Formats: sequence, structure tokens, C-alpha cells
Amino acid sequence: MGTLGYAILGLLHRRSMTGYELSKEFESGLFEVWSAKHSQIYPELKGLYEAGLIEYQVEISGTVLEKKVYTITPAGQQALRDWAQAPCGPLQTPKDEFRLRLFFSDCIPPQRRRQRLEERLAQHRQRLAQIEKDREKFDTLPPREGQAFSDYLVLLGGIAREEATCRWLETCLELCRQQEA
Amino acid sequence: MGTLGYAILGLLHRRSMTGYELSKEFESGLFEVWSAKHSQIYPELKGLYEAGLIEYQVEISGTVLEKKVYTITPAGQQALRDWAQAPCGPLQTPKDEFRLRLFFSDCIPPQRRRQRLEERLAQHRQRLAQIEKDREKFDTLPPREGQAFSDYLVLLGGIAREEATCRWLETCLELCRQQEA
DNA sequence: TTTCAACATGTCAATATAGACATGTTTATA
DNA sequence: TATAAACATGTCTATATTGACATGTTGAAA
Repeated sequence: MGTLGYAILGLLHRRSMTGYELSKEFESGLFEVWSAKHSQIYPELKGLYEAGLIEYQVEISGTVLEKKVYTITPAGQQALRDWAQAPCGPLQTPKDEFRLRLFFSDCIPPQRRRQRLEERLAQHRQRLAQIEKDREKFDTLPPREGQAFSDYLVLLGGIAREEATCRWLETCLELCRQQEA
Repeated sequence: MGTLGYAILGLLHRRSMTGYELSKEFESGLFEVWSAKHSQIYPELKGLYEAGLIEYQVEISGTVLEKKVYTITPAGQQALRDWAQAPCGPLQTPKDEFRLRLFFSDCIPPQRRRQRLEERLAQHRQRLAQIEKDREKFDTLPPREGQAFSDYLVLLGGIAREEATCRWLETCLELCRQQEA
């Protein structure tokens, strides 16, 4: 099974959900960590079900709309534990199209490069603000047992990454401007 | 054309290379930025050639070994410039399997989680040491024109990312240990 | 009461990527 | 001179991922 399967298993371990809710989780809580479109989620759910790792019950929303609420099975919980415990292997390249463009930016006008850096900085600042607002929900350090602690660690990781990125982009802009003179 | 095509175009804009050398570039200079296996590179080169964006000449290594040295064409340079100038669009999720595992780590023994954090920290420290050695090659700030400047900016980005990651992992370990008492 | 956004579930085709399979040469060193 | 690592180029299959296509319901607000 691929990583997406475990991501879904992990989310369902926290609470039972529909495919639609899963796709929303990837956009919110897992935004800094993993992503998947609904077109990938629904087939994956089918596979997990056939593998006996999840089950579902149909609930009626309103009068006719059927939704499938998925729940993790004991076999699914075991698979999740095994995966979560295993080591990750050597560091992989986190693909970053912006950095790639910057790497080859010597062939574009300097003011255009500055413009792109500024745009990007604005995006990361906005993201940082959002994620720091998420942090406010944790008024006290959550206890080590329980998912709130894991959530908190990953949240700190997101903040660390966004802060570092913002500082880096600010440095880039400074260096670009410095040489203007 | 996908991002890989532009990555190859960008590398060939710097200097003419064989497919093999391109694959090495992805492991070294582009390690923090993009990755591709040779099984993806060779077909992509074929496509770029058919699109008229690159050409090649066959050189003989030793007595019989033929290698294709690829060169970017004017059309390729134009395509590269157009791409490098364009904006990147909204922030994407940088997929990170380690963070995903950590996010679901409440279902594994705490000492196992600490072990994984320590392993990961060692990997990132090693990577940081390597990348900081690369930085030493830049004794002075390179002039804004020319690729050395772009290289330098991206290198700073790698250092910033690795430093932030190391600090974050150290914090995670501290928090894990703190609650031990 | 209409109408729009959010809820809800799927499929399909195209592309991207990884890993295995396949083969052979050159160069440095033991 | 054997041999191993690095050089060199490809293909193939399976899987992962995206974006478009397709359809319909529900709840809230105007």
C-alpha cells in the first residue's frame, strides 16, 4: 500500500469520516504534510475496503442523500501502527517548483526575479499567519499521550518551515537590492 | 511540458551534458530542489529533442562508447525564459512522509517515536553539514548577473530549510523528554 | 422561492514517477 | 591483469497523481 492509504487510515483512526471529509482534512490539518484530490481518495477508499482495513455504513443526509461514513477496522489499526513505527529511509528531495525557477532565474530580468520573490514572500507570510492562528488553539502544552501532542509537533514543524522560508526570501530580496546600487 | 522538461532545459542552458550527467545533477546541485531517475530523464530528452528544444551530438568515449551530448537550442532557451519568468501559483503541499508518520505517532510507543526523531535529526544534521560545505565554495558574494548568484540563493534556501528542520526536531525531542518526568 | 455555496460520490484519460530489467564500456586500483 | 566502481543508455510495468468529466442534494441567505 502507498503512503496515501496510510494517511487515510491515520485520519480514520482519529475519527470516522466520509470521503468528502477526508479530502477536506488534506486541505486543512494535513496541508503542511500531504495532499490528495478526491479523485484519488475515492478509489483508494475502495481498495482499503477490499483489503479489509476499513468498513463503512451508509448514512442519510436530509431525505435522500447517501453518504458513506468510513471506520477503521482492527486490521487497519494494526497496519497503521506497523507503518507509523517503521523508519523513513534516506532523505528524499522535497520538490519545489519555485526554487527550481529561482535556480534558473539568471536568464530573466532582475526586476522580474524580485517581483516573483516578493509575490512568494507574501504567500508564505499569509500561510504563516494562518498556521500561527491554528497554534493559538493550544493554550497549554498537550500531554504526550494522545493525538493532540502529535498535532502540536507537526504544527510546530509547519511554523518552523514557514518562518525559515520567509526569512530566506527576505534575505534573497535584500541581496537582490543590495547589488542594485 | 512538465516541470522536469524545464529542469532539464535549465541544466542544459548552463552547459551541454549527457543524460547521465543530468541524472547526477539531480542528485547533487538540484538535490534540495527537484529529483528524477534516469528512467524518466532519457524519455524526456527524447521528447525535448522531438520538440526542437534541444539537440545533440554523439561523442566517442574511449574507443567505442557512444554518448549523446545534449545542447539547448534557441527555441529551448526561449521556452526556458518564458517558464522561469512566469508566476508559480498558490502554495502547494510539500509532501513529507516523516511528518505524516509523526502526525499519527500517538498510536506507537513513545520511546519508538523518540528513536525515529533522533534518526531523522541525525540525517538532517548530516545533510546540513554537506550543504554548508558547498557554501564554502562561495568565498565572496557572487554578482547578481550570472548563474552563481541564483545558485547561491538556492543554496541559502537549502541551509535555511535544513537548519529550521534540525531546530524543530530538537524541540520535538525536548518536548518528548520533558513529559517523561 | 430562487439561487449559490457547500456537501457528496464517483469515473476517466493523461501524465508523472519509481523500480526493475537489460546491456555494455571505461578507468582506476589492487 | 582481474575486478569493481563509475560511466553510459535505454525499456517496461506498475503505481501515483492531476484535471476534467459527470451528477445530484442540502442548507442558508437573498
